[in-house]
Parts: sequence; structure tokens; C-alpha cells
Amino acid sequence: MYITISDQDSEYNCPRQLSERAKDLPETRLKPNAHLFHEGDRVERIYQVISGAVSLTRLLEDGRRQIIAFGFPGDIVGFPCDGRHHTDCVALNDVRLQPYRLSQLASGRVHSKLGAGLLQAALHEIAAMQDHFMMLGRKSATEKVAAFLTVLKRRTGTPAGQYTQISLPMSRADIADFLGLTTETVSRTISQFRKSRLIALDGAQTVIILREDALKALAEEGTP
Amino acid sequence: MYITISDQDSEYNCPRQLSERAKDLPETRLKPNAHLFHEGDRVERIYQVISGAVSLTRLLEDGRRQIIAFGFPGDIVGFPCDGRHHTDCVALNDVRLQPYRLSQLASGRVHSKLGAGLLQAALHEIAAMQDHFMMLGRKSATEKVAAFLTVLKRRTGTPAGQYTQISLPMSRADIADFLGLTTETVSRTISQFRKSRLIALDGAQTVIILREDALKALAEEGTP
DNA sequence: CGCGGGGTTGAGCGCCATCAATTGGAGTGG
DNA sequence: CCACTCCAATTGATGGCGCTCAACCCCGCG
Repeated sequence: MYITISDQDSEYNCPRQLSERAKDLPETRLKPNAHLFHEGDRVERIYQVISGAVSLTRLLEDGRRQIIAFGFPGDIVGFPCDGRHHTDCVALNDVRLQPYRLSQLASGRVHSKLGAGLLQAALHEIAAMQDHFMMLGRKSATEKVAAFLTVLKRRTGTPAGQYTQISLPMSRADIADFLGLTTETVSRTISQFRKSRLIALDGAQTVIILREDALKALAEEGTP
Repeated sequence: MYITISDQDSEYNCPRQLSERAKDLPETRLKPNAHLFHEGDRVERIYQVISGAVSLTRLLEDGRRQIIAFGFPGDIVGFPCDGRHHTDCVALNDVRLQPYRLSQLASGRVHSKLGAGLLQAALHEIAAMQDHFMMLGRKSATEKVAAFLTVLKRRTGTPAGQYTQISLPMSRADIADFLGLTTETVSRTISQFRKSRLIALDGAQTVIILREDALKALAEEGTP
């Protein structure tokens, strides 16, 4: 999952599955904090998240961390490059994933069905990442967090009375490393939204969206 | 072109061409500032830069701009998503590009040769973009500019006496919008490198790398 | 020679990082 | 059930990096 601004009306149309045919592997299950793969691992299969959530992370020697993306249901993780994974993938909670073999692709030739699905998925991934660049490079902390909550609401929101509620499977530090901020700034920004009655909290991991319109406005304009 | 840190030894192995077979279109030429395509345009072909350079940009309503990538010789630009371009593409100088038809891909089936090449290119693009996230989200201005010059040296450096010289076809504002900075900060950082004798300038558009080792160190550590 | 636009440099400030202290909530054991 | 622990989250205080606003420089061009 990336932060994309342009998807408010056109529901993100993720392929329900990469291929019915190639679905010959049983689903994978992970416990919180378990690794699905590490950076540098040889890629044998790619995965589509069925339920739960994962994070894709890269690390710098000095400890700085960037979360490249979160993987939510429908998302595809494990795109290979030269046969290797380029990120770590860690489960944030209990996760179920559908694996797909990549052996057909190892040969230069693309096995048509899976290859076409994979290509479409990769092209969508590129477009989503492009949107995310704008987020990281040009948006303020307020805009980033507001956009993050807005996207999460669209992807994982569940009705709660007259409002929509979202649960955050990741820590504040994860959100910070995803948005290019610090945990303190994320926390402060969320508190500020709470004080402005844009959201309400039920514990640190559950957010109730009270005024989505205002949040969206903040996500696009920062300080209107 | 993205800012990738991990490529210092393994020379970036861009496909020399997507496909010899599909190379049935004559090369495209652009003058400086000419548009190759606009955001939202229907995608009919994708391009590989032969010579010159282009920028891929996205715009926000309020005028903020992010340069997603620069396209240098060997780079592929115009990855489609749902049949549309998601960035503007503008020539920075005189550019020559090799176009490839996408009509074969319009059908759900992947025409094997071009499809495989396109998939490989897309996967490389994803990996390169992942590296770039770290740059935008977690690096200081010094690190960003140092890394930028280092990558540019690897991609377009030409020998000049005992040193390597690079020419910057883009403006300071372009560099700033690429790295998530302002023109002033880019200019200041470059001046600082010049005063530290890491680089020398021959006009604003030509940089001579005097101490690549120091530059690389700065690119990875910021302030050692 | 005057003009204009990109580049450079300077002064000041604001946003966000940093450092630090406190709170809160989940898990554990008495 | 409560006391205790531990770590995440929150809140506060302070500082610095990079943005903003502005002046100036440089150079190509009419």
C-alpha cells in the first residue's frame, strides 16, 4: 500500500488474484513479527496478501529505516529483481498469503497467464509508487498523516455506527518510517487531529474517522 | 534514473534494447522543453532513451512539483497504468528515443518477447524506485546531493584529464524537485562541495568530480 | 548596453527532529 | 485482583536543518 491521492473515486482495482491456474500452492500463514523473506533472499515465489498486513522495509547501516510499503489484503509483495528480494518483509499481525510460483518466469519466456498478471501488477505498483514520491518529497507532516489515514480508511475501513473505524496494525514507529517522519511527530499529529475532533481514538491502534472531508482537505492542502 | 546506493560495483545492467524484433518504429527526436507525453495521455508506446535526457514530473494543484525520475540513455520511460500515462515527460535537451509499440500488450496476452523485456524492465524500475524512497524519506540535503552527483557520474560521467566530468542538463529547480529540496538548498550544498574541493564547476551545468571517495562517503553517512 | 532569467548568497524563521520525562496499557506473577 | 514491569505512546522543551524571503550576481541575448 502506498499513499495515492488520485484514487478517491476510482476504487483501486487490484487483481483479485494473479491467476486462478497458478494457484497450486497452499496459503502461507505468518505470526506477528515473523519474516516472510529478507533482503537478498532468492525469489522463488511472490505473494498476494489475503488477510492481515505486512511491512516491506529497507535498512541503512546506521540504523535508519524506510518502510517501502505496507501490504494489505489484495496487495502483491515480493516483486523480484534479478532473482533477489530487495526488501525485508515482516508480518505485522496474523497474516495469510497466497503464494505463486515464479519458476515459469525464470525462463526468459513469460508463461502467458501468470506473466500477464504479474506485468499488470508491476505496472500498477510503479504508478502507485510514483504517487508516493510526491508524498515523501513534497508534503508536510500534517498532509502525510492525513493522507495516510484517508488511504487506510479506504483500504481497511469498517463501519462503526455512523462513522468508519480503522485499526492500525503497525506501530507509530512504522508509520513514521513509512512517511519519512519520527514517531514523535506522528504521535503529535494524530493527537492534533483528535483535539480538532477530526478523529477519535479507541486505544492507540484504533482510529475512528469523524470528519473524513476535513481529513481529505488536510491531506491535499496542509493548512487551509 | 533514480538514486540507488547499492550499485557501486554491479554496473546497472539496463537492457540494451527491449526487443530487437519490435524495433520497427523510427526513433523519436525532441527539442529542449518539448513534451513527449502528458499525464493522462493514452499510452500507445513506451520509449527507451538513446541520447539526451528527459524528466518525468508530477504536479500538485498548488504548484508543488515532484520529479519522479530523470530518463538518461538506456532508461525506459512511459510505463503505462490502465492504459494511461501517470506523469508528464519533458525533454531537458536534444533527445533521441526508440519507441516500442504497446499494441501487442493491449490484448490480455503478452506477446512473449516484448512482454518479457517489458516485465524485466518494470521489475528493475520497481527495485530502483524502492532505493529512491530511502533517499526521499530519510536522507539529509548533503546526502541527497552527494548521492545525486555520484549516480550521475556513474551514468553520464566523461573523462576530463585525471578527473571525471558530468554535465547537468537540468536546472537547479529540477534537481530540487527530484530530491525533495529547494533550489536554494541545492545551490548551497553544491557550493559547499566546491568550497571543500570535492568538486569543481565549469559554469553552472558542468561539474568536475575531484574526490569521488569523499562524495560517496557523504552520500552514505551525511556528516562523518 | 540594458534586460531577463537562472544561479548564488545572506538573514531570519518555522517545522520537525532531538532529547527527555511522563503516561498508559498489556502482560506477568504474586 | 492488584502490584509490578516493560515498552509503546504521548507530551514537553529546545535546537537545527532546510525553507522563505530577498538581494545580488552572472551571463546570454536582443
